[in-house]
Amino acid sequence: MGSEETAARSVDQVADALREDIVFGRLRPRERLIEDELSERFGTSRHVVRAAMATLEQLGLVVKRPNRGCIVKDFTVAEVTELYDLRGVLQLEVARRFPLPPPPGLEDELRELQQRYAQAVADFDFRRIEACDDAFHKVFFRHCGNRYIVEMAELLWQRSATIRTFAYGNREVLAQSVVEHDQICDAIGKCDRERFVDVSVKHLFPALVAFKEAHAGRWSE
Amino acid sequence: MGSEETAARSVDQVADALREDIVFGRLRPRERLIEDELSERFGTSRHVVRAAMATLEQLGLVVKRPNRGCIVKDFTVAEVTELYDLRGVLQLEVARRFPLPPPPGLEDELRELQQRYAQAVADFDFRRIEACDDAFHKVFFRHCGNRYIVEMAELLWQRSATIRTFAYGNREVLAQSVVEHDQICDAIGKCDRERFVDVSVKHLFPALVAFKEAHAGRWSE
DNA sequence: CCTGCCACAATTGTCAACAATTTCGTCGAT
DNA sequence: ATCGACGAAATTGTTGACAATTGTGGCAGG
Repeated sequence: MGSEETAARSVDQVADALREDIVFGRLRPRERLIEDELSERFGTSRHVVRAAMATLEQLGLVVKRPNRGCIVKDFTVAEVTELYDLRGVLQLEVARRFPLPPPPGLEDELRELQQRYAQAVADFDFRRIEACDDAFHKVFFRHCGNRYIVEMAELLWQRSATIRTFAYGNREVLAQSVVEHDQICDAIGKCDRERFVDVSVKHLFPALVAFKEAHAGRWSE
Repeated sequence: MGSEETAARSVDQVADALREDIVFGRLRPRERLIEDELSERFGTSRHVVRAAMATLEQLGLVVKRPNRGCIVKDFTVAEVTELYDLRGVLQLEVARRFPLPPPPGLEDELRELQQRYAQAVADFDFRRIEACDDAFHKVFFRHCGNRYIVEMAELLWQRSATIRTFAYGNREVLAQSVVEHDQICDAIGKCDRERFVDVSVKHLFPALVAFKEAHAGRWSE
């Protein structure tokens, strides 16, 4: 299966590899994570796998049931809706607190990230799309002036990683997100707070819509 | 040292005991948590202590430095201010979403909790004060209709546990908090959303003020 | 043929020992 | 006397093995 990293040693490396496997769909929702298998795959002991799973549980990517092991988190539509509801609340705060005009050089940095994002979308390269999107949004989180809001926003960003892939898989939605990133950059350039807040909050929800559509006809929720 | 529980077995029990020790000040900020000592104290192996510390780190009660062990989290004034800033944001959401009129029986439940809280304050019994305060506030969290807001509000509630003790230690502040709980109950009884929101958000901050006063003349922040 | 019980397999939870790292005291040189 | 290097003690990180729990298939009884 997927990525046979030569010999990851630390807990964080294992956790990160598993995080990638989950985010990019190599591990599917409800799939079991068996400690023995993983410890063999990563060439480490079960203990580090255990610790890594604790980390992933905190990130909300897996669910641990006592004495029954771990499975990849499978979101219901209700959960995702509530998750994005909260993300909206936080994004509103983040956007309201972003410094306008932005610190020197920040706008250029954003534009460059935006350009790389657009290129990644054009190439339809999931990994780069995810990386650029990640970097772009974390810029805003990190300038909100409150470390706990930063932490929460980044945590929820992680938790919604598997949901965003429903957007990454659709070229139309992706194209629209590039447009929205542009609009966000423009609003910053013009110091238009109102527009910036509006666009950056609304920018969250296409991914939610894509998820809901993908789950439209499911029996068991 | 404090509570010598006979034989705590699970990780959660150890984590909870340590949580209590930290919240009630038996373990002071910056104090080291040494795995060997704790494993001996709890009569368990170092692994469960390790896992418990991971839990506590997630709750934000301890800080783990690689290869250098754990210390009890020592908040700076800036951190506490930001923490309460975010708690304010969330409490606003929680209060806005609380169902008014409340579900049948809930008002009575709150009144009873409130009464027990008042009694605990009158007895100046820290443990009961903390327990009642905890139960009272979690009622609101759990009725906001969004499980992620619940989770985050409870997480921040835990994180601010050591800060609240600065309020618990002051009889005037405590008396005021009883009054505020009453006002909250009244606002609910009258279905006065505006007042309910206002009081329940403002209710957070006396603890912050108490903390700031206690740290007023400190050299190293 | 279906239902409940029992033994076996798969998997997680726990423990004690070993290796690697950091911390702290001591000694010697300047 | 102060500073830096060295070495021992303290502490964390990692490993393999064992115990406890849960899931599963077969078998007897209705």
